[in-house]
Amino acid sequence: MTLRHALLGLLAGKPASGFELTKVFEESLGQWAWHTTHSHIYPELRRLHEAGLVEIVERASRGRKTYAITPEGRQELRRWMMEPPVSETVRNEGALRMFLINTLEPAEARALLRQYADNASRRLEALHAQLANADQAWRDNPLAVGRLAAERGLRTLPALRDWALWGIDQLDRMQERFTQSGDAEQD
Amino acid sequence: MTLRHALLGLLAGKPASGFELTKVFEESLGQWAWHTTHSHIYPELRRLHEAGLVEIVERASRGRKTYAITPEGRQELRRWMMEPPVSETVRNEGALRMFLINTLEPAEARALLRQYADNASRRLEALHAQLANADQAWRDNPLAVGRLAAERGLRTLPALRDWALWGIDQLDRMQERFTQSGDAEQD
DNA sequence: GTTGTACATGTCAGTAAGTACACTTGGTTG
DNA sequence: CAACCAAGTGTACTTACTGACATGTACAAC
Repeated sequence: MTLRHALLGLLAGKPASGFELTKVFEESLGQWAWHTTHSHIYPELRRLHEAGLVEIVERASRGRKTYAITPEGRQELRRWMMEPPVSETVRNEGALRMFLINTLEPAEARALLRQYADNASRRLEALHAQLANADQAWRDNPLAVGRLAAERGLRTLPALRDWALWGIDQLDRMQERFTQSGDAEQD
Repeated sequence: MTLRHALLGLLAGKPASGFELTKVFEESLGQWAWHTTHSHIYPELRRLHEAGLVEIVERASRGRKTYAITPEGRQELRRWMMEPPVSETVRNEGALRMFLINTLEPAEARALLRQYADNASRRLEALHAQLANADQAWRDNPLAVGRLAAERGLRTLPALRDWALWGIDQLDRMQERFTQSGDAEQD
């Protein structure tokens, strides 16, 4: 049910074809918020059309269909957006691995954390680059498409990176203590 | 394939029954990392058993079976933990709504952000309480079960909360500018 | 004129997940 | 000793998602 609202949300911005929507998912939405592929998008658009939440406003060459949101669709989107209980079903593979990190040797755990830190850094850099390329008007409008989502990344990615670095540091300290006590015992 | 590794990871800590594993998911893992229910856990345990990744070490009353991880299971868990590409399929309903917040009126957007801020605050408080109840040894051991995951929450939740508050502030500023320019035009 | 490439839309089979239903057993309380 | 509840394990049905397969079109280059 979420994908259908993602599509409604994008179409609420402006009409688009399945192909264009696929691009949006590949280039921005899918990386930060909701991953999907064209093989979901097309059937879902058909269902949305059958349900009267979107309409076909243009048929172009190569079978291209441009969809637009209908008033009913807009209403349904708004209902979903304001729905109080933000789904609580977490499903975060990274967090899961962190939960289970005690099953690894310290050296392996360290390598894994290193991966996370690097990953967060890379994503943060990419986001900075994206922001640098965007124009001023977009940056200054908190309601612009994706602006708040971008800010979310700007704030959570450093936290994630620092957390991974903290973990590495903790492991190093443990290692040091272990080594020192080992030396002491040999004295 | 992730649930099965979550189960292996928990069993790597110590043997447990399906019922006990269900409790762990309900009380900690499911809230922070991977949500699931008993109706997935039992069939998956059976499959893990068939695959030789876990074994039944005790059969008690009420049909209770205690499972333990086998060496093959441990190997498979380790392989998965170190697997380089941390799944990139994001699926975050909250982030999605933020992406689509431009489809709402400013007042509605503000209410939604308020929800997010409150939610993050509540989760952060719960986490602090949990940490306060935990013993010193656990807090000081970065490799303890769930310790790194807890730290992750301690660091990302404030970022999320502050981000939502930032959004609210931005909306308020926009509102102010709008009101002022409205007044000016009436002069 | 054919060859390659980006555009554009779809289906299908298999697996994972969500939700509801269903059953037995052990211990406690009245 | 009956009634009830929590413990404990499971099935069944439906929807969502993944990845591979399939098909055709416009356009440009050679």
